[in-house]
Amino acid sequence: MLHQEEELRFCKARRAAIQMDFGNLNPEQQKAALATEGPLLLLAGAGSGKTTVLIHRIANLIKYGRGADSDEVPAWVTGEDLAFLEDYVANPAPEKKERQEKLCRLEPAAPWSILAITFTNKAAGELKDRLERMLGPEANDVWASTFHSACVRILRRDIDRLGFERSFTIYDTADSERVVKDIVKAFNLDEKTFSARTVLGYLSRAKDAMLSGTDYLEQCEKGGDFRLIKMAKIYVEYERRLKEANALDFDDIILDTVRLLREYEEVRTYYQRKFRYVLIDEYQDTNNLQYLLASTLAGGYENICVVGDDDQSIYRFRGATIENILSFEQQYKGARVIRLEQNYRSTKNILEASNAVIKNNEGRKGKELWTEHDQGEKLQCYTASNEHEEAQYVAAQILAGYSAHRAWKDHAVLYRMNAQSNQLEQAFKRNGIPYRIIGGIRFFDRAEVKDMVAYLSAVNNPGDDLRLARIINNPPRGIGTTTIERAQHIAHTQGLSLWEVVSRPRQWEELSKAAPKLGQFAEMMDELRKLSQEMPLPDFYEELVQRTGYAAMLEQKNTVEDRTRLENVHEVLSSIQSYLDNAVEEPSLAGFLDEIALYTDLDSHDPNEDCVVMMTMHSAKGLEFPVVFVVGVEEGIFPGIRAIGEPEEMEEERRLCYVAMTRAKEKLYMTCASQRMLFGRTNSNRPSRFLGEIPPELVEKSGRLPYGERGEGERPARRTAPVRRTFDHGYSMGTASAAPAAAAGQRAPAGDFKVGDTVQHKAFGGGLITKLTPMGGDALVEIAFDKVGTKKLMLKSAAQYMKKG
DNA sequence: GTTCGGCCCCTTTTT
DNA sequence: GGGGCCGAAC
Repeated sequence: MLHQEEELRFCKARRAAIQMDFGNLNPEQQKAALATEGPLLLLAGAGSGKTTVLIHRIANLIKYGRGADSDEVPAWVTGEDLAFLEDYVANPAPEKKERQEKLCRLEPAAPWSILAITFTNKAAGELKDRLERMLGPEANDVWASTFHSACVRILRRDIDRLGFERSFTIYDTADSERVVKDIVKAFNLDEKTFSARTVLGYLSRAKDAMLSGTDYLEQCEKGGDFRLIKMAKIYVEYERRLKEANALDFDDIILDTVRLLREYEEVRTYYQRKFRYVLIDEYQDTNNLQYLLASTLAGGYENICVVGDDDQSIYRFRGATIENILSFEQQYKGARVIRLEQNYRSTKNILEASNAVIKNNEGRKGKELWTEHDQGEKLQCYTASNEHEEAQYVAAQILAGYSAHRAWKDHAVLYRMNAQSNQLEQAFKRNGIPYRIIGGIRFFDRAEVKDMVAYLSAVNNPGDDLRLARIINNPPRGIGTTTIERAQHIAHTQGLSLWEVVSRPRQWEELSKAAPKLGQFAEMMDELRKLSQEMPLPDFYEELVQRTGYAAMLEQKNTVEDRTRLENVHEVLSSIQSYLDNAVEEPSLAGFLDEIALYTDLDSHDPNEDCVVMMTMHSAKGLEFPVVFVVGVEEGIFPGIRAIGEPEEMEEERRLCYVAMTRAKEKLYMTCASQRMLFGRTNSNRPSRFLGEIPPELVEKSGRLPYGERGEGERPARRTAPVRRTFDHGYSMGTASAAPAAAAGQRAPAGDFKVGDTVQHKAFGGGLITKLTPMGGDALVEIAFDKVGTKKLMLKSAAQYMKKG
């Protein structure tokens, strides 16, 4: 036994000794790795080494438990131990390590008692890999996963309590949309006011508020809003159908887990005891449900560590609330807060530029990243005349980089929306640049792959009406829409699943004509189900491809597309194989289906493959590249048209810009085009306000018409200029409220045009103003020109080239 | 029942 | 520019 004074010394030495294991971390990072007990808010700026901290923190938990964060001294510690440890701190040596570790250990955490939630499966995988390298195979027992996969794991164990079968199916967004569309049709509602996306948005919000269909209906009926009541009725029916199909959508996965934990004490207690330490990454992107889930799971020990950066919150549109991170300290009184503000990723110029942009946001906790890195190169801002040229510029810069010393994979191109990738792709193809697109149409979104997955789902879960309907006549088996509709009708009215009807067609008059064909189909499915029990998954899959006649159908058609489709169908086998190779638990068909349901394209990205990577700015979160191109930095695109005039949306766009810029380590390009064809329409966009927010001294401008210069000039004969290249590029006008009048001062007033005016435009000739939408300090005019058709122009810039009459 | 062509719509970001 | 949906033709 030690005296009190000795105990204090022991704890101090213990902490110091443990800390020495983390000597490669900076002091703040060390604090974060060692503050194991109680609630902790870790505000980690972009590139501040957050993942490294998380890994070391987990390593610390497993190795030393709460040794670094406790004033408890085990009774067996002797004075000699104390002396040893103090000596170790002063003179560490390898041969002392073993005893040091033994002395510093205080209830080390079992790997399975640590829950680490990350944003993507890929991040979870990386976490595991790095842990494994550090700690060996036991690291595999750490629960490192996304919210969704963790919840699925929990639900597979106990969802039967909520009245679902454990073999439940996961519906992806497309599936959910299908269900909603069917309901809207069945209810005879207008498909525009009740578009699947809109409806699902409402359902999602209702679920986030933990409202069931009936709860929501009740609430809407009180409000008396006709449209909302319909919405709630759709929800009730949607809920019913998914239950019937034994299916859960993405929101349900979280919601039902929260329900399960709340309603069943044994389940709750089980997990609360199990998870001694809970870590949540990307906390700024969690929604209310995820917050509830996290705090419930951590409710036992309250050792909850959340990591996030309010400036990088970019998922508001899907219910993420920055409030979670802003109010963490209120939720958990006595929570510790640690800020990581040193950036290890980017050059000074990149960092200063990013800081300057994000500073324009109001609702932030406020922080300024700094770095010890050099100033680095200036940002390159290029203005192209159109999206074509923009893409060519990017390609040329990459080629130049490659022939200098860079690898292809050092370059990333980031855009606001997937639709922008097309031109870039073509430019890369033309120039022989290897590239890879992340996102967009995922492998598992391809029709033929979905078909195969639908077969597998239908085999796995006979109640899955949606998937069954998809494949029942695919390949064609002479089971037409009339038959299917009849069967669905019977199923609905009698409370049966579609399968139950289809497999016993003779019970119903209406189906007698189709009965033989249905019978054949049902027989095939029964056989497949039997085979799925008996055969290894890969063999079974091949059998399925053959027996369903799907392969035969494609082989027979044998067009170029069908060959690709067939390849894709076979390619599913590789996914199955890689699932088997990596499966943590006993592999099964159900397990495979889970994995692909929660799989994103990003997860498949192999950072070692030497390719230029293209993706949306959203997908780029958490990644870094030596050279980054942010393209399409134009008003109306980035920030998107929907954000203009909406302060909150605008702040989110700005955060997205911050995220995009801070991906770059060495070199950052930002490009815009004065004209852009998007969705089959040509628009003229001014350079984004975000460009205007970057201090000019950090930037090198280039391009045919560098932004910030006047296009008209005194020399009309810039040879490259097409007639229409006469639009305004005074980007100061981009700033929403302040500048428009000033910038427009020196030119024709934009004032007195209105809808119905006929105008004469220098380039486009005569036309009629059909629409005028105020926008920022400017307005979007739609003019139906006599000769060149309807065009959308920004009024301020158009005004100088046209007059009334 | 199936297939094909045209029309119409829509265009943010994702687990 | 592209995908989904509908109606018409085979």
